[in-house]
Amino acid sequence: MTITRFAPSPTGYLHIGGLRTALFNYLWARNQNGKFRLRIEDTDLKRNKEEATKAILEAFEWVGMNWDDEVVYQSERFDVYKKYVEQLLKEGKAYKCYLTSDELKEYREAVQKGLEPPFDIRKYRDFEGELDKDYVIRFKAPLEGELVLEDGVKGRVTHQIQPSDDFVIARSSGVPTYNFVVVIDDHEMGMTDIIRGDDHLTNTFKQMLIYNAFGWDLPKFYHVPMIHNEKGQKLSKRDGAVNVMEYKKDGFLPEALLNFLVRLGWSYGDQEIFSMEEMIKLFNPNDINTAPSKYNYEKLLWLNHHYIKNTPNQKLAELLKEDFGIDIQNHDKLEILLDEVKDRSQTLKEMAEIIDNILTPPSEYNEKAVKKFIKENTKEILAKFVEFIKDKELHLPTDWHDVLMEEFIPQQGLKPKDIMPPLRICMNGDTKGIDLSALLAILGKDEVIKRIQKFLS
RNA sequence: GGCCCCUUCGUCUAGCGGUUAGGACACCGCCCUUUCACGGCGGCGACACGGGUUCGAGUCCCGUAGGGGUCACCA
Repeated sequence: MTITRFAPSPTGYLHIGGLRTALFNYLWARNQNGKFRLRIEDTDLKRNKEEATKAILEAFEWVGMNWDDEVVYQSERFDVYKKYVEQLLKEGKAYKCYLTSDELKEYREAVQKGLEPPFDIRKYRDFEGELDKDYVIRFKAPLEGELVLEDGVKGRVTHQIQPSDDFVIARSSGVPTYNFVVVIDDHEMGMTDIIRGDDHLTNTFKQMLIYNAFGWDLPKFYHVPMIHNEKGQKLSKRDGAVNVMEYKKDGFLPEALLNFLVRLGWSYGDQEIFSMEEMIKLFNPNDINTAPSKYNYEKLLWLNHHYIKNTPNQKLAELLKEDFGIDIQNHDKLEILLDEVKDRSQTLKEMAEIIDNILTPPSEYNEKAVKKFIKENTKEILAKFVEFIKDKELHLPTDWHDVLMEEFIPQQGLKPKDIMPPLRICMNGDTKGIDLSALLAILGKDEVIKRIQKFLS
């Protein structure tokens, strides 16, 4: 059975790069009728936040990605890791390293500047006996050789073993490190396919060494290229709206966000729109691209607009109430209103603003519009119109359309622009907006008259 | 700097030795329309560069350039 996972560290919210990785793993597991599991990588107790874990799970809930089995917390598994560290120690596959943190700092700085290392990091590799000072435990990698990874995305990638492959597997506090526990957990959780960002590519070789040391089978790896920011760099928390839950606040639909993300680095011919069912059916990690992609907000907006237009009005009304405090669920012209507003909103937030603008009487009138359309006889015409409709039954947009176009305008010898733009100004303060007949129908005759009279006074 | 990865329109991408290099977003124009949108039609616009291999290269190989990732007692 195919088992995949998403394994975030709870240092903050879930960001969209992580969500895409999770989505790929989720889709592949569902495609294969396998399992998709969640693991919280909280071995670094200093940085671990309970709140962050909650936020991550909340984001999963919002987008509707459900996971299988219990969530695994690494912080609850220290005993397990300890056992494996001791095993390696006993088998001579790991060793105590007494290098001080100052020495290591010096080493690190030199290496990152591109200088020759000041000493051999493997100094204590063959050291016999014990020293009475703090130590970390390092993995004893082979001294030379080549590792070959058959990556599902990148193809064959090779790595020459180097001194730094003697990496720390347990801190002086005894807490094991990432590259070690990942292997233990992935193995014990039965992972068969690991889809993750290609920033992990170098980690993978360290992890392969651990798999080898325990004699475990390697899962299939897929290293997916990063999502880049505008500057072409790895997306980071400084890059604006990367928190998944921000999208909810901004009025995005989760299906739009997922559809957007699945097309970053993956495609199926020319198809742009994918329902969750289609994604599950069509997704295959072998089809993931090799090149990084850039985040394209305009396309997300387009997709969101598409999904808004295809969402039932009752559902939209629900979301508008929950997320934006716009309560129109019991409005008698709900369908007309939302049909009109949907076409001109890319987000729920925009919908909320437009609806609010329609339903709230104008507090001011656009100066330019007034100057252009309100002539000396306009007020007279509007007053006549009020009289004209006073005793009529007007409900649907077609009623309003007819009373204007078939009756009032021809009978008064007017042109449409003598009355229609002014009516808009009376209703909403401006000449732009939804279809006028629809607008009048939504507001209803009493409100229409009220707003005209307000303007006249 | 070492190691590794990457390179088709501005952006997301199709392409898997022979294509007028296709689609989508954005942008521009036209049509529809009593406004604004929606929608329809059309336009602009790309194989980083240089060598090979081949009858033939966006597709294969090698360089160059550019970009990115990574080198922690973080994950």
